[in-house]
Amino acid sequence: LPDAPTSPRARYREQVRAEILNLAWRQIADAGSAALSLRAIAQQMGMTAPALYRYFASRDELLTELIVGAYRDLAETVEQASGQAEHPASELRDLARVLRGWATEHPQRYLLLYGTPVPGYQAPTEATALTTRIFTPVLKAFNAATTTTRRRDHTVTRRDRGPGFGQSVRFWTRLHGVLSLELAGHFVGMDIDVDELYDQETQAAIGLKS
Amino acid sequence: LPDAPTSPRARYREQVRAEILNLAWRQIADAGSAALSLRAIAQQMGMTAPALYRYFASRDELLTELIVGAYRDLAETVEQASGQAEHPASELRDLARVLRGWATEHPQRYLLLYGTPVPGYQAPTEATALTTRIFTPVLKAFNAATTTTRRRDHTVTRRDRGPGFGQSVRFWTRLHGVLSLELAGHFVGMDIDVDELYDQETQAAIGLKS
DNA sequence: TGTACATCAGTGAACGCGCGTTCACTGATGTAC
DNA sequence: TGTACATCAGTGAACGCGCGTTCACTGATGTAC
Repeated sequence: LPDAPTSPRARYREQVRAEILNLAWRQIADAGSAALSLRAIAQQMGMTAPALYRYFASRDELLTELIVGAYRDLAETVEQASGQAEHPASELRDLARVLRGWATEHPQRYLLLYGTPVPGYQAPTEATALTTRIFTPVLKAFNAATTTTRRRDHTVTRRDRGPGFGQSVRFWTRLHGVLSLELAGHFVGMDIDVDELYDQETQAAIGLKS
Repeated sequence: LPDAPTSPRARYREQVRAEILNLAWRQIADAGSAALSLRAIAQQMGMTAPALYRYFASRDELLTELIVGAYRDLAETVEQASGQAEHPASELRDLARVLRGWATEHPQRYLLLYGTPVPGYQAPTEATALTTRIFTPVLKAFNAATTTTRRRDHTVTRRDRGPGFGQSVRFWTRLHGVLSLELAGHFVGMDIDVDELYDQETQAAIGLKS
């Protein structure tokens, strides 16, 4: 992270930037990324819309900043939960729990990253690196779990991606399957215990053999 | 289905209605449901926008018709693949295959039903009945598979929902996990063989014990 | 078969809305001598 | 310490856009006698 800004002006600038991002998140939380509006943000700040162009070059740049910020936040959250447990299995349990916590805390943030893509919007190149960072702890844990058995795991990928890759992908798709349907409200009225469902899927995914 | 319309006027009416729905789908396929625009549809038909109000009361009603139509189409597709196979396992394989075919054929149609919900839009009551219809064949197959073992399956739901319910839900979430990430483009650049991944998940879900 | 009337698809103008973005500007804050 | 200048946050007016929806209307198609 860069040093904290020194001059009063720079500090003020950072503060206003933060408030813009904050209000932008509130809009997205309310009505999804399509509702992101510079004019509405300016209004809520008691400013006029053109003033925001001192802080962001365009609406798209603001959206990019939000997305990258969300990726970064998830990456940090996941990394913090990594390397804490004694066994790969309990580590994976921790990672799954932390992921669901992050997702349910701000549903629209999760959906912004993994939901229906914004039409016409091109993900920034930075995103792929962050995706890797998020994926790595899971991969490491499965790697550790599979190395002992000395088996190869290349069924799910065209080239060999090392042990644990296939299981990691399936771990991810299973958790995402439950999460995305939950966040989109598709379990409502079906009398499903999502906690229990998520736990079952976590356990089953941890037990995957290559 | 109601009888085919008799009078020329009624036939013409049906034809125009169909063309509107058709163009609406094309818009959604291009840029998602947010891009659905009455004015754009009218323009493509060489008509003025107010003329569409002869056929649909509002934009929302048109969207509802599209959603219900998609649900109905999926229900029919799934039902056609149901009751064909000899064993529950091969039946479930068929259902999974048919689902993926339907989803990949028109990605935005699948995402319209199971992707990030349209903010502020309330799903029609008809939708829940259709969701049940779509879910039933899977439930039946798991039901048939589990009845022989005489075991109860109520871990995933608060009340007992009969044998096979939990497995059916997990069958659904796993396939959706792969499908939604695939359709949203999240496997791009990861060198994943999605066919293989989907098959693996299908097989694993079929093997679920209660 | 021909006339009078009813139905109804589609038009054109208009309303009011919100959006992103540009541009020349004012006035306050910071900097250099 | 005081003055002259540079920097820069924010304004206000405007542009051009597309949207859903309403309303009084025209003119063609269908129906009843």
